[in-house]
Amino acid sequence: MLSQTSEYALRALLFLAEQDRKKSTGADVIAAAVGIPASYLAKVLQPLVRSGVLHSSRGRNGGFALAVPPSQLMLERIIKPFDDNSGRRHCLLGRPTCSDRTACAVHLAWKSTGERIARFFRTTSLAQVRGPVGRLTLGV
Amino acid sequence: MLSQTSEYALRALLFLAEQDRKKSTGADVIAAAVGIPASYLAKVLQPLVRSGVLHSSRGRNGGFALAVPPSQLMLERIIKPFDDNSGRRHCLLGRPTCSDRTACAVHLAWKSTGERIARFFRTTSLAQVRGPVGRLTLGV
DNA sequence: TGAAATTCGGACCCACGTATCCGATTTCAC
DNA sequence: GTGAAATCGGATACGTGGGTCCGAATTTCA
Repeated sequence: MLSQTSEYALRALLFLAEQDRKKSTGADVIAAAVGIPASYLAKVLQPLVRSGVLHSSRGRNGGFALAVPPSQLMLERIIKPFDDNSGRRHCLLGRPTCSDRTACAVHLAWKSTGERIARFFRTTSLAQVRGPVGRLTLGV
Repeated sequence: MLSQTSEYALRALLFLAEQDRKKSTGADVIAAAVGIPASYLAKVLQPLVRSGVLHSSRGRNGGFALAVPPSQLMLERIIKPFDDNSGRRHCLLGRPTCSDRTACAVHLAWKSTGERIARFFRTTSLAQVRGPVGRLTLGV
């Protein structure tokens, strides 16, 4: 459903949403907490810094922090740099252009389900996502 | 959403559903019709022969044909040999086990959407999928 | 001012899905 | 029967995402 990299990004930000936004959290701390190879995490978070979702600070006590309140941060914005097949997810047959006018064979049947998926990522915020589980149950 | 291979399988079977089920259609004919590399198509359809969805005949005038009426052939059965992450699609964070009892962080928020996707593939038949478009508009 | 901590960015490696090719095997037509 | 046509099945190449590593740049603390 999501690429491995998007999954990592989502898990990392879920963790960051629980931390104090004033302080930045080191990459190794995040990696250990959510079960991501530490050497890979920097590569994952970097695009999110560029897109303005995260704020990163260098030097001692540096690290990453959310640049946006979790209640205003939609999931779509988190996964966009990685799964930017957002245009591809809407057509089951993977056609670049597939609309009501230029429909593929399965367009009509798939339409409502595809729209529902898109709506989920577009309208669900990081803050809404935290389930009733007390302690976050992330991957593994 | 679907792997490339699943996509190919779906397109090929959509084409076969339009053909006479009594006759078998050559792999090269199918490949040309739906825009799949001919040399790859055999490898794609082979697992579906083994799983009983297709019937293949060798020799002159051989080829592939549906072994199941399109109205009874659910999409899930077509993509299962390729995307058997059916167990992975239900959990956004990719946890192998993720149920109401052992929920991941996003379980509650994702649940209804994930179930809807699963239901689509489980209950939609090949026959239902053909849209109002007269001539099948497949890939490309 | 220097040393330590930390991100940044690129070079590199690996696995797997995708794709190609070719010989072996089977079947039909004559 | 014999030969042509076709699938089958495995060996092999390719490309991209996933993952590691290391040096450069930057900031803080002593």
